[in-house]
Amino acid sequence: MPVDIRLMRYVVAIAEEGSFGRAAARLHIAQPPLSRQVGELERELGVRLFERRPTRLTAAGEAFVESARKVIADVDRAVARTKAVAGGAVGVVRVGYVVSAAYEVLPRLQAAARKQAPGIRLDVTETDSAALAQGLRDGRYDLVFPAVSRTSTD
Amino acid sequence: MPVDIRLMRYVVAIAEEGSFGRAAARLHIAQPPLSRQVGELERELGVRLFERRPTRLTAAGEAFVESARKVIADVDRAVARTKAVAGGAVGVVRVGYVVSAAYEVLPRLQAAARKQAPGIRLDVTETDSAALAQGLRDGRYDLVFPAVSRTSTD
DNA sequence: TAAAAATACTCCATAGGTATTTTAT
DNA sequence: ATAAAATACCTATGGAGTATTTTTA
Repeated sequence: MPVDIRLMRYVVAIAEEGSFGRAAARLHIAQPPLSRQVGELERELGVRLFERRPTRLTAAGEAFVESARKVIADVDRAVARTKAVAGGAVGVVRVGYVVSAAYEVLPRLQAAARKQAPGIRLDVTETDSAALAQGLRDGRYDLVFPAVSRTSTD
Repeated sequence: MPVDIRLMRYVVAIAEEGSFGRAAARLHIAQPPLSRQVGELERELGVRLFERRPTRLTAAGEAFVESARKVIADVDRAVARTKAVAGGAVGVVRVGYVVSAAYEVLPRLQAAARKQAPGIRLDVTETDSAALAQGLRDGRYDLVFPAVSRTSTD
């Protein structure tokens, strides 16, 4: 069984839900196949990723999840980038920002990008600062505007 | 059809072999399934990755291959890292080197690592300078010792 | 004893194989 | 004309479902 992205998504889901059953629901599959798939992955790796009852990541499992998040983000990025190139753009910058950046900072960025780099597409996503920090680490964003008490550019 | 690692390996193989038939042989599958899989991936992405007869990457295909190489390397790294953590190590450094480094440089690195960082495992691979350069770019190695005319540390 | 994961089995979706046709040089 | 990819059809591996048992908190 080659380690593929599907298995990585499964392990990440279990880690985030803290339960095989809830993860299965989120993944829209039944619990038994999920248990089996993860069990086979663990046999394949020769490493236990979770302790059971209660479900809890092992140290190795934490390492796997951290890597898996990055791989999943990279795959999504690969798809986005491929489509962008086909569409004539030469690159994509995935921008994350908090609401407070939506009225001043972001429009200025977009105007500048449109003028100075017409081949670059901006994929913008609004979320909170914690998600931005995690997303930046995971490679889900290329550029983030997290909360600041006051901008110094006024 | 979710974009998975298998498909990425297929596309990379075709790009490297410059031919569906030769790539199929290298992947140990027949040519028709390979053509079909790539065709379905192209439909899924809405993007042509190869021109046919002669087989040649499109611009979008090049972007995809570049991303795919990184993802594949990251998956391999994830597996290595997970096993290493399970084995009690806190990290792995994948070292590539040319034969000429095997007698002086590499043993010294290993001795130093054993003494100063017992939790770190070295995964060493011997190959040639060109492969080292490519591997470093692809993330297959963390540290390389390519050919040098003479070391300055003697 | 009750909730959650593991087994046992069944089914079917799809990755892969073989035979053949199409296409571009 | 010929070599390489596409198409058509078939097979079978393994991913997912249902029913049930095991585990431990």
